[in-house]
Amino acid sequence: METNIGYLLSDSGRLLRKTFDERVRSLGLTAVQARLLMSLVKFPDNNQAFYAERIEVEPITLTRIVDRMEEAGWVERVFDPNDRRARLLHLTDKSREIVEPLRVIVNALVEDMAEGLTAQEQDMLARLLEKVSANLTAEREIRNVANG
Amino acid sequence: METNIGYLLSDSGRLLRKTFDERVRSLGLTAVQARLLMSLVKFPDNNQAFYAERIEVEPITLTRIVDRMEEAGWVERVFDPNDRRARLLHLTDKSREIVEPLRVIVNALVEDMAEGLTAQEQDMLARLLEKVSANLTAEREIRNVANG
DNA sequence: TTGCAATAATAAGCCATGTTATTATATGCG
DNA sequence: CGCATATAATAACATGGCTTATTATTGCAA
Repeated sequence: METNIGYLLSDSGRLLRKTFDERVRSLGLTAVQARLLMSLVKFPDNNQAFYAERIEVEPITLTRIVDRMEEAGWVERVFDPNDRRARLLHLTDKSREIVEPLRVIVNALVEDMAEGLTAQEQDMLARLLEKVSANLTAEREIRNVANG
Repeated sequence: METNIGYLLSDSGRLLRKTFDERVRSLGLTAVQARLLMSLVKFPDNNQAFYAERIEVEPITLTRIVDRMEEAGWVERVFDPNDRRARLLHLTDKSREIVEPLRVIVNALVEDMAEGLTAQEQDMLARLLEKVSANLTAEREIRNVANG
């Protein structure tokens, strides 16, 4: 085993997040904030639990991301008229202005990371990563059932 | 584009770290602590800068990982007789005892994550991840040079 | 040889992430 | 209806990760 495939996956994921972070910083966002913003554009007017699921973080993690974004004026929390427990997230004028530049950055990053890979290789990479994720998710579910 | 390949990579890396973390917790370690310990076994008696490079974190990050591990009795900081700036890291009796169980956990995780993938697919995954990492690293270096 | 740049470690301060626990509200079932 | 369970959000606390800055030491070069 030359390079452990586990370390490779862990490290390349971190490197990607870091690179993304550096690029979106020019807009005043962090990586996960940018991601949440893209999700807000694509699926508007949902509650926090929905977005936590979308960007694959725990609800408490999303709460604190939103805390900072609200403070910086990127999002608004709005009471859900149909569920008094919930808060819906809305874009602001300020954030609507950076949607397009952000899209440009995202597309460029995906292009850069995949440079030199054929379309087939990119599909293959996606397929293999999905398989690995599915394996790990399945394992976690088994363990959760076992432990109650 | 169904699932963005960037998010896929970022998320699967995080999921892997989380799963690893849950498993090594039975030994009293966190994921990155376990990884440092494996590195200590493989390349004994080096200074902190060396291990920071090995596990791909910044020196300050390693400092605090070592702080906690030293406090918990997993490693010792030893003054380097040849360089008064440096501290060498040593295993302890306590940590030597968990090296074997840890190895078992690491091997099992790599096996689980790659379940259902042929040897060729695993090689392919490694190759593609290395390519992506190289692309991102190259981009960062260009940007660093450009910015001074 | 002296003086300056590079290196090793760390501190301060920020953001992200998680587990566990708490509060408020919904919902479903008997 | 009334209660048990589930869900939405968050607080408290811990770890990991980074940037920037500081201190001590080393090593090279004029």
